[in-house]
Amino acid sequence: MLDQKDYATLLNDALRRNETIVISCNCNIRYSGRAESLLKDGDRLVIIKADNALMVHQPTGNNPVNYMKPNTSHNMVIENEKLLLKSRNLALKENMDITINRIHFFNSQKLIDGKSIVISGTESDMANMLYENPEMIEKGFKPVSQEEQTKYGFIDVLGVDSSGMLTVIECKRYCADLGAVTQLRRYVERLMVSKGITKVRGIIAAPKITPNAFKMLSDWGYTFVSIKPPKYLEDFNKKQSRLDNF
Amino acid sequence: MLDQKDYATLLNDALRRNETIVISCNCNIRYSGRAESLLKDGDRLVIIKADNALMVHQPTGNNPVNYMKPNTSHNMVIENEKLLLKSRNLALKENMDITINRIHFFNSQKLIDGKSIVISGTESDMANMLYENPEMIEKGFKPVSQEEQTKYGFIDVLGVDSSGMLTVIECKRYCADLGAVTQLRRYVERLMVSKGITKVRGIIAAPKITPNAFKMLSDWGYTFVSIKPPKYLEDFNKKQSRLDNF
DNA sequence: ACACCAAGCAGCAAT
DNA sequence: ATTGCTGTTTGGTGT
Repeated sequence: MLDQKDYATLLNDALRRNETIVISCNCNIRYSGRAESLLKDGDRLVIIKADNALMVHQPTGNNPVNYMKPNTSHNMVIENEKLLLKSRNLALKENMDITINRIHFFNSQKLIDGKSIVISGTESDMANMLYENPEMIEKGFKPVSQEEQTKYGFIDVLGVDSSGMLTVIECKRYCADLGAVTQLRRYVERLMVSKGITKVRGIIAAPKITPNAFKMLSDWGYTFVSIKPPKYLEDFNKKQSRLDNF
Repeated sequence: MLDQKDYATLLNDALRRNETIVISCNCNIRYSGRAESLLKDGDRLVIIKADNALMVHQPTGNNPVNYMKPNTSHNMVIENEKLLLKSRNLALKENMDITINRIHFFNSQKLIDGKSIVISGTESDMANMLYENPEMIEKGFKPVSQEEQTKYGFIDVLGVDSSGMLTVIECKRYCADLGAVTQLRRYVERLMVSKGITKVRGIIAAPKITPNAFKMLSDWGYTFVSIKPPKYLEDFNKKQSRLDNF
């Protein structure tokens, strides 16, 4: 059975070696920085990674209840006969104190992982699809640029319609909301000013749009085109149909 | 030394008991759902919580590289002589397969935590502060409602200035950006329509504002007031001064 | 470094 | 369930 001093030594050594540390414990937590927070006694998982990022997880929920960003310094001390993990990030002016009542288990070890995740089906993939297949927007639409992130905002697809009118397309992977419409409006207005023209078309390309957003869109003379993002659920549906056959 | 079948049994039993499970392993991951993702072999921490949420953490970074939401079903099987954790969420049409090459360590146990975190220093706290101390906006400003979430959008603070003009205040905890200005503009326009009046003032209350956002704000005749969110860094500064004294 | 924006955003409240 | 919006948002890209 390890005592408090053993745990303090274990943890501080593991930190020095940049190991990945997992502590299951009963603790309370105080955070101060961009906001202030307090969390009373309970069982949690405390994880410290090789880059000195720290996360505290309660037994339910996807997100950490408390965390510190990478490059935080951590130090385990004994204070008032309890283990106290002091985490300090001077650069971000954040600090956290975890007072540990009891350790359920402790593990630390070097993890090696050089791989990066590859994701597809993002909004950018959707813009690519429309650029490659402009007829999905409407007949005669010709894209002139894609992911124009510099001059007039971050326009997903910019093009010219069959009548030669400049057209801005804003893509959304999901249901377009009010924010999407105001975003589109901003791009259209900027383009009108910078090009010195009085009419620019605006199109929202998304699988669907909320009623309020559609009303605002129509009020401003913009249009909506229903487009599904590429690869969306494709793999799942393939798998499902295979399961169904079985 | 446990073999694959032992681990499969261990995990499936732990899942049945709704324990919190931590697996350190070398694995690769395939996800399909709202997007598609692929992550090749590497060392990671896999966590499954009592509510059947799952997270996969690489050895660096705050965020999980892959995850499944609560209420996902998990099942460990042996396939092609390897451990395979199949996670399925039929309701969300998401699935994940984690192929495990080697388990470094495994732990599971019941965690008990009934406490909720208490946070202060949020945007809502900022709105409260302005409601209680309207002179922080300007002399003669009188708030009439706070967090008006129903009638005209989600206005942080609504009030009347010294000349009796209706005024919308949009709070931001940090630097206000273009999105904050378009948000404010939406509220002002909605109010003008719904109240049938031609002039409504708009104010952004934030510690600072980006140049572009300030230009757009001015162009639209709105104003900026520099306000810091309450309690921001207060506790840290207190601590720091104590440390400095020491 | 700052500005701007997407995210498998998440989580929350109100409709 | 959908809509709208905050977040200790995070993370990426371009200027």
